[in-house]
Amino acid sequence: MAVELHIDLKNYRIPARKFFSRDTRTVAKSLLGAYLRHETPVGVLGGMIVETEAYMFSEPGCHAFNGMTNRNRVMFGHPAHAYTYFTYGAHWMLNIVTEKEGRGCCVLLRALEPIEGIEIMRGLRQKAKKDVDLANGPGKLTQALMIGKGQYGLDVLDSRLIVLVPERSFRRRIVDGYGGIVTTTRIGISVAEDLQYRFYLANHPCVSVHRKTV
DNA sequence: GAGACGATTTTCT
DNA sequence: GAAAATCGTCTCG
Repeated sequence: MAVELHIDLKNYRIPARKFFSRDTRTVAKSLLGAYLRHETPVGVLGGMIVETEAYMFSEPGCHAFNGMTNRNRVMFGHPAHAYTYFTYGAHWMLNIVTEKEGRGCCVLLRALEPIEGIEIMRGLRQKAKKDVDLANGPGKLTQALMIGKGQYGLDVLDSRLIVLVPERSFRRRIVDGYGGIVTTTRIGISVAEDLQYRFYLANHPCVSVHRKTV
């Protein structure tokens, strides 16, 4: 059942950096219902985050597990910075660094409900048959929002790429309206497959894969 | 609607 | 040189 919730930016604000320095799984869950907004030369692109995954430095699914490399170095910096990387020869992924400086944890943003700049997104994602398909996957999300190498290391509290969080009561309406939060194992990895580090809004149409809790 | 598979290039071993 | 935090297309039912 579709839930008609008017997402108004008046209900959102930029959080303190402390929001991102908490436990990565807590941050991943808390980001459901948050708003990702990218000011690009062709217009503002934005939407509500509906699906995330946590990556902890202490488990092999995480790029930081084997220490710092040139690719992942931003993960070891301050929280709330963007970690973008390229994979499968075609796709960019967008993560946000979490926990205390030096730990190497992040949250992968996997899916978004398009809200601002939908016309532009349609041009950027011509393969999408419906608007629901504009950003319902990590690779699609970055393509729809023009996120890639140029956004590596940006501070999502103070840059052209920002994350806003809903007020407490509004967030409750979002989460309840979509039937709560589902926790599952992560998608597309071949290690640490038992960890339930994926979170999404239960009945939201823009979630990439609706998988029952394992 | 679900499962199989190829594309393509960066990164690290 | 292999693997990769994916996507779109194809096939079958």
